Amino acid sequence: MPRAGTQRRNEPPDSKQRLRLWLRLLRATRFLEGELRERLRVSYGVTLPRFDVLAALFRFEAGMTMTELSRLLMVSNGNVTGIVERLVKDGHVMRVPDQQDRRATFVRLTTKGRAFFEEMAETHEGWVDELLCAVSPADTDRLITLLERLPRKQRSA
Amino acid sequence: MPRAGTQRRNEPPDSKQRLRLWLRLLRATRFLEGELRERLRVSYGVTLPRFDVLAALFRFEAGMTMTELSRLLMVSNGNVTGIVERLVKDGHVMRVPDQQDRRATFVRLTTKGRAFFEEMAETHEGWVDELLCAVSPADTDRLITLLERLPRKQRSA
DNA sequence: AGGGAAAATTTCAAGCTTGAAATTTCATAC
DNA sequence: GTATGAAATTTCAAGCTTGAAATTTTCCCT
Repeated sequence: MPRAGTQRRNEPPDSKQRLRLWLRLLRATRFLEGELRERLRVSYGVTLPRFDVLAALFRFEAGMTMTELSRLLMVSNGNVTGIVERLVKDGHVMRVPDQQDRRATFVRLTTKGRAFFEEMAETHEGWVDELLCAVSPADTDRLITLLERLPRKQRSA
Repeated sequence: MPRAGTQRRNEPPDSKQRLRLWLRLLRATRFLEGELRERLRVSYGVTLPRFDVLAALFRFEAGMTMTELSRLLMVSNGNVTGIVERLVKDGHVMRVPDQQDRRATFVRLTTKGRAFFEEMAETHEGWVDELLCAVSPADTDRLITLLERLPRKQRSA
């Protein structure tokens, strides 16, 4: 990278470039999120937050506590309460009190909820594949590696 | 979850890997968004959506119409109405009717709004720089390039 | 054992977000 | 000119989201 003179000209300071990266990241995520939300709504009448909770519970068959859910999805605890409440009303999930710790509640998929998610899962994966088809498999791996370098949620202060 | 037998094992199909990429993207964005929201709230008492609108208007000095704002920020038109309304009440932006097209309204920063944004801008850039410091300048460029390959919002059907 | 800090959850107000419907204005075809 | 559709905006209900406060239970220190 040749750079003449005493002043930088063509290469913005790192912070400017990182700001650009953040804006790109935000735009890309917003676009994909909007697209997936719309398709889930039209095809299955489900919202994205509910789909996210169903997906998490599908992955953790034994069930998860409210706090685990909220940490995994990176949303507030009060938020999870509301979403789970609606999913319970829909008959897609159920609450199971933790016998060991009476403060905690497990949330699990019902049979109906499991079937519902399975019905959507493959289609959803296809949508993501389609939306990201411009990214080659090699670039996909590269992106994943680079994104893993970003900071994570601190577990505790 | 050991599974032996007739199934592929080491190379996930591309769609599975793209799904992983999407989840990484989502987690990274959620984390950064949450972090920036929190810091903006604590340090300046401003919400992220309002900051985003102020930033957009700072960049487009001549002002933007509601539709342009909503397209740039990738949020619904009704959404922008509410945020701008609150910003007007705060005295940070003003509406200017378009003389050529009486359907449209321009939104512009007020002097107060411009000063307010300028007060935050540098600090905000520093936060992003700090949060993304694990990504080297070279990787930043690579990520930007890769992210540019993702699909964009279609302008019209 | 008793007491205080910490953890899991819910509740709630305020704000954000969407999608759809309604309103006003513009553009264009006839 | 005028009707017809398209575009810019607002309105609104429903749902999402946060942050803070309140509640219940557990953990741990002495």
